[in-house]
Amino acid sequence: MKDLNNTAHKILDIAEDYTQKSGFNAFSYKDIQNEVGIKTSSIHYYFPSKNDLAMAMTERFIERFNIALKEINTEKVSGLARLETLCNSFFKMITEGKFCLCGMLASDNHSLPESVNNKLLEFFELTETWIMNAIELGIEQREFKNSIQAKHAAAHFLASLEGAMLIAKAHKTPTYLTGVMEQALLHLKN
Amino acid sequence: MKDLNNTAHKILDIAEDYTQKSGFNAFSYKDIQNEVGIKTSSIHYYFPSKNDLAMAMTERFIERFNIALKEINTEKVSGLARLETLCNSFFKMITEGKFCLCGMLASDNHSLPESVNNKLLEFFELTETWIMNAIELGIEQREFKNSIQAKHAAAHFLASLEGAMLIAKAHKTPTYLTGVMEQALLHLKN
DNA sequence: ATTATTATCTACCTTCTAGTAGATAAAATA
DNA sequence: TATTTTATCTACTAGAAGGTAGATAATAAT
Repeated sequence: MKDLNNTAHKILDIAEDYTQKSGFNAFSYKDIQNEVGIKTSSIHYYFPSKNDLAMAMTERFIERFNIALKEINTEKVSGLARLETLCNSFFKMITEGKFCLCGMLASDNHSLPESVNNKLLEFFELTETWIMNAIELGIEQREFKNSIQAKHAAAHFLASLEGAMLIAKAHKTPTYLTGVMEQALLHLKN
Repeated sequence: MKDLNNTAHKILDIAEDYTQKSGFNAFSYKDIQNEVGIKTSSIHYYFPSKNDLAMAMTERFIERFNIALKEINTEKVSGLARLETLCNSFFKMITEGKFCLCGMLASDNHSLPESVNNKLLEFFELTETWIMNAIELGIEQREFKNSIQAKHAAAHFLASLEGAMLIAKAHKTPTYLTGVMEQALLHLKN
């Protein structure tokens, strides 16, 4: 991952932006060329095939996302506050016209290699586990109902967020997302 | 809608299948040619542009979906049973390797005209209202908690289903979906 | 019987896409 | 100093995509 230089990172930045806004098949090497200022052939030098680009982009995203989750854990000591912070980051994404990168790739699934799909699974499992831990913490702290089965509730919570983002995309306003997020948190609260 | 002949319907059948399985940009007129047995130029005769095809496909889907929802209402008189039936139809979709057509189109959003997006909104609102009515019925019948705010709960319910399907696509097994569906129903139950 | 419509075909066009080959210059290494 | 590696370029290819033009045959309407 860290063996990527500035140019490679810039390429990934643009690819990531396009993917989150419109999908992995919505841009070409030419689009990147126009934005980075190097020719498509030079982009092939860094990422020989578009699948290589997909893989590098996904790996970098997950690595950063994982760090961000850990940072939330050091900053917020309450389960509820942790989940709220996660929700806020999703909300911010939508206001920027973006979708969860891995959610988008999951829907572009068919045109991506198995290796990328495995990374997506890694992302969903990682995030679900993090949510589960936040819920367990919230239960201990009596913020959340102790009747909750943290593992199942976490899967439901994540699915709600991803689905709400999808529907919010059509609505073109982030308010839909806020409504669902509030509802998801309400289900957990005591 | 009903001014479509057999060939037009066959074209839409194939387009719908491709879209649900892989997305609207994952197939070309040539793919349809191979499956229907008429040349791409003849497909253009029915649907001059791919946007026209998208619109016709979406309209037909929503019309049929609406009928299916009404049928559930005549067959099932309990709110819970209605929601379970809806969940089952989503489950069936996933076992067939398909995604909700409108959910998929929502993620392909960027390459579709505004008119199709408006149809998607129609779909989400239609479905959400149907779910809301089922929840209200369930509350009256004391199957569901009467503390529930049907409108918000319906948005949450639909978002969970769409999101669970997205994540289930990556998992490549429908069990993920079942877990989330159970959890979504559990939140409503008394 | 003539005309218009429907449904199909062949042949073509333009643009885009991912990817390759090979030249070149600068920078790092031996 | 000589060589190798890095990073970029120009120029190209093969294929696919969406779409158009115009011919043709069958069917329906006047």
